[in-house]
Amino acid sequence: MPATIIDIKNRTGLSLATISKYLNGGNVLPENKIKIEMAIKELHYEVNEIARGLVTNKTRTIGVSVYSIESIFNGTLLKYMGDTLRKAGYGLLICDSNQDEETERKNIKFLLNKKVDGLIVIPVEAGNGIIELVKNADIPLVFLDRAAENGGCDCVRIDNRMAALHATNVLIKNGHRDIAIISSGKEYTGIERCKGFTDALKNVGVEIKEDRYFKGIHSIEYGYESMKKIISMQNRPTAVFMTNYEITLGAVMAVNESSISCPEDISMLGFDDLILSHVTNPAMYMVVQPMKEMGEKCVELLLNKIEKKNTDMVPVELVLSTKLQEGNSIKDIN
Amino acid sequence: MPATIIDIKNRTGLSLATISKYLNGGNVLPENKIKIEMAIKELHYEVNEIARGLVTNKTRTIGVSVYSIESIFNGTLLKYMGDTLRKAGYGLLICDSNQDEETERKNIKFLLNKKVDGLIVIPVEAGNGIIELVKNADIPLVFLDRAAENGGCDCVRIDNRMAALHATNVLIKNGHRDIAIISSGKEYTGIERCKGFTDALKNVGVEIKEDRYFKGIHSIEYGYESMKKIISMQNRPTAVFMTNYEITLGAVMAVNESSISCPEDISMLGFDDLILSHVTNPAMYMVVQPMKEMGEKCVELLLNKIEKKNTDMVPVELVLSTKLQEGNSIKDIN
DNA sequence: AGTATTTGGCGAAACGTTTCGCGCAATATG
DNA sequence: CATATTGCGCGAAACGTTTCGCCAAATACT
Repeated sequence: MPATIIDIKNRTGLSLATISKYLNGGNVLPENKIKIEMAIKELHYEVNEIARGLVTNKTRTIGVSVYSIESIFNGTLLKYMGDTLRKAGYGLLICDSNQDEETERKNIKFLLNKKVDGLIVIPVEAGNGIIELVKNADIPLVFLDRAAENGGCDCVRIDNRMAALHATNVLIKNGHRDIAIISSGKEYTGIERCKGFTDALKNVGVEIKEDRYFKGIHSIEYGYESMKKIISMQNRPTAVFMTNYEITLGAVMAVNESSISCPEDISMLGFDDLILSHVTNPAMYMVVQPMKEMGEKCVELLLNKIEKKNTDMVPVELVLSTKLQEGNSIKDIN
Repeated sequence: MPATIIDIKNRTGLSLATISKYLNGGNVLPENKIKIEMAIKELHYEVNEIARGLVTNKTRTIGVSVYSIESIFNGTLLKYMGDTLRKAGYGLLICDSNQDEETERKNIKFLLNKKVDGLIVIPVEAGNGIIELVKNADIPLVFLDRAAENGGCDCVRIDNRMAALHATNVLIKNGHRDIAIISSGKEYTGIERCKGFTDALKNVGVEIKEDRYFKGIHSIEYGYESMKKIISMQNRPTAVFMTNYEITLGAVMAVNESSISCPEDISMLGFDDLILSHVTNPAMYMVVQPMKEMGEKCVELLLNKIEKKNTDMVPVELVLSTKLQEGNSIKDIN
């Protein structure tokens, strides 16, 4: 039903090749240009991207696999990624892994089968298996937020270890020495942030007891349960560091439901999301990631690879810096 | 580089037609079936969906336009929609309108150009212009959450007016008569919820003064600013009804930053999102929408239309019911 | 002026599927 | 036993583009 390039051919008397050349920005005589443009307007012609894709082997679509689309964190990243991609004329095929690596594998296969031109993955854990999966599809792959552990692939992320170290230093400066950490224990960022936490305390000669480490999964529930346990400890730590958005959320819930209050009875330091820090009472002291930059840089990197502007094959690892959002959730106990 | 159906043909000696028949579930002799399956395995053959799409005029991809992908509300809907679609073998092409109708138009054109098999729209305002836009593409269109004002199209939503009425009744039952409402004034749901609010008060013979109506835009900022104004009123209302997630968030922020507290000085009733009600202190009393059902039903409806199981052309309007999530943000002033 | 180069245009092949219509053999029907 | 029906397979056309190689005309050089 919709007009095809053949209708344009019949209307203008020109050949398919010439019209195609026009459509792709080639040189065409001014008079022919006008003819084609008129025909296009009259027939409401639009290029059929599917047919084009078949011959060019490009779909102008990029695939995104995200560990959970429910999280504001990822929603915000997707927003910036989408904006940047749409400006470049690309579409965004999104799959939600729902925190499950098996689903993630299936989704990536699905995206490859859809012939996406490139792939951005915010992986459930470290993205090592994924590299293999994408290898023979021969399309660029960029990891976002969570990089593959053993490197060797393009990624955009923050320096998790240093960010955690600096954040922990704030607690230390406020006199805290007995600090608990609630973190995810399996995926890349959680592991790195744990290391940074330990580093900071080691730097001031403090060794943290094993029962202060809560290394579980990246979820509201885990944050909630862990904070409950911390609250009920007889020798409760003076402060808690929560290493991601969901865990922070859960921990805040637990404190709100309890009889203790922050920062009088316990100091809190969270991670991710500017909004949360305002909604909670008191305002949460937080580590904030440069979401906009992460989303944008990640897409730019991928598009460069796709359009072969970046010919060298060395993997690009873009490490962005974080900020500390001040709040009132930390008590000075010096 | 990847194997094609022609490689399978050469390997098995069968014709393209037969192999295609096998791939699409047609009847093939058992011995040939085995031959084909072996060839597929050995060559790692996978159907090229682009080529298939060119001839079938189907992409097994559906487009989603959402007014803001940053909102948890939409993220949650997208999650359930994505799950249901993936199970049916469909992909999800997502565009973010960023609260802008012009962007929304562009995005929908873009999605149509991508030849999606169907369209789900969570519109910026009422989706009236969108119907025109999609009409001659001849693909099914389902509105989610916010329906076109003058009906006549498929949609899945809640009964906004009744939900607001029931919610307001809770405030009334607790003795409140001077209630403010912060709502979006342009888009469908905000308008309906405002009506329900007015209905409930009229039912008990109360006429609300004009300065109690805050009809602005659906944003955190508007919720925040409006609540600030309410707080600083000399004749402050005893309760506030916030009619969506973002506005609720903003209002909570404003109260937290102020010197008054909830529910002692002001009662609050919010809308959307189970998590927020736990994070705030005190727990927010809220209207909760059946997100999972909304996302799933919406996809089911669309897929039925696409696969023509639903042959009758009457528009389906699916109205789901809401729940009230109890909290401690309402003071009984009877 | 004569040759070399550039410019714009064309026909045809290619991309990887599905599907239509036909034919043959095997089975079912009367 | 003759005829109708079914099951399975095949060749070829179609889907709507892009692109390759070639050609003619126009322009640029010496």
